[in-house]
Amino acid sequence: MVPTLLASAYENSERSALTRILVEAEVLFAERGFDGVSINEVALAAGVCKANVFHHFATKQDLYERVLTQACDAFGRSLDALELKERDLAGRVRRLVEWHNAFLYQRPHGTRLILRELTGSPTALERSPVFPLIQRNFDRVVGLLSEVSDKLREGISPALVAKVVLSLNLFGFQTERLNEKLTVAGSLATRPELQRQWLDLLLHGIEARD
Amino acid sequence: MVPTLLASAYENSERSALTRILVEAEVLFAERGFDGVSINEVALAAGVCKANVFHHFATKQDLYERVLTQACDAFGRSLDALELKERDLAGRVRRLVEWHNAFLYQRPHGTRLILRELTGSPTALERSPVFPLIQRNFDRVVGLLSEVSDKLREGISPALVAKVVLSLNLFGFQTERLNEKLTVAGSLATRPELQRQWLDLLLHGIEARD
DNA sequence: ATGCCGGCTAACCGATCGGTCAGTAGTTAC
DNA sequence: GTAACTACTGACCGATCGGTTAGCCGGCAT
Repeated sequence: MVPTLLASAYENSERSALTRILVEAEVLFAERGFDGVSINEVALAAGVCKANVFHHFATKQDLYERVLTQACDAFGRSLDALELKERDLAGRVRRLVEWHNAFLYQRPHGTRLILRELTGSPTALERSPVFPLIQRNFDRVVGLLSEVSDKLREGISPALVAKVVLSLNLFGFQTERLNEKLTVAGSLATRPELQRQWLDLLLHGIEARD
Repeated sequence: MVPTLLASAYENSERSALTRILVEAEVLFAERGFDGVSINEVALAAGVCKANVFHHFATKQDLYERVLTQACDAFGRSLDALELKERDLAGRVRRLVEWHNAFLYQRPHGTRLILRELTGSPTALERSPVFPLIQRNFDRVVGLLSEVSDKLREGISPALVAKVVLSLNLFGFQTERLNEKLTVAGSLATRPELQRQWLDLLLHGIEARD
């Protein structure tokens, strides 16, 4: 059995230096952003020297973009693996919400990385190399909802539903710690309970009246 | 008439150095984050020398926290000025959404600054000096909705409604540029139209059936 | 055995970082 | 007049930044 405190170091030694650099860079960039992390820190965390990082990546920007692209690709691959057999609106939306939520918490660093990219100035986002990747991923989610768009209430578009689903999940993820401390009239419950509530709200809001 | 290109410099010369530093620091920190901005840049933008910034603020962190606190206070003051006379649920929610949305676009830099603070690691957020301020502001919004909570559908709490309203507005603000380029089936319309759609969705979702 | 090539490192580079300090100009108080 | 104080600046500090360079080492083809 590997001691807990050394688990990360142990895992690191089992991977190639390149992989270790990418993994540690993702964690660090996610926590402190591009400018908040030095190449030296990444190298130290990955157990290599600084020059080795520059052996694998031309510049710091290069490393950053690789990590960023990886995170977007992971979203796409997870979306590939998602099979939406449900043909009814409620079931499909529920599955989508659960899948997305699970994905966020399975890859918290990649998620935060992309959230960071969204948070800069609008022009900075447009210059970002992952701008088209993010758009494409969003388009794919919209596509999944378009297949059942005939079940939607009039005036509610699939793109709107996709946006609301992704927004609420992402914002919930982003403000996780904020929720835990809220005390207003004992109103905000645990995370699953909160999610159940807004999913209920959403379904009531989008389904055509019966 | 002041030439457009010099307007900012002109306005700057009309204010005290301290004010100019705070204003320019907010813009720069919002665009590039704490680590992405040097004190020298702030000083240059404010038209003073670097040492002068340190004359008014003990450290860079000090300046950053002042700017951050200012942004939170602005939210609180704007909330003070908001009079919610509406006693019906729909009208009140609509007013709240419109107020919040207007506030975000009136103070884009302060908004992005706080979004940045939310985007770091959860533990970083908890250590942030504005953590309690953000919570307090959220609590106040919840309070505004609690007054009409008897009109809510069962299982829907005022805190949930507050969270959905703030989430969708903030996320809409955050991904503004993303929307403009979306082309899926001509689905995502202009920003006001999109907001009308989700407000409609929200009201259908939360109101007790008649 | 030899030459070569990719992974890797220690040492180094100029630039810039946050922050300090000594001193100047202007204003007020006595 | 001068002491005291505030706003402000240019020059400077050690540390760290992103990036480079020369060279070491083990494997592999010839």
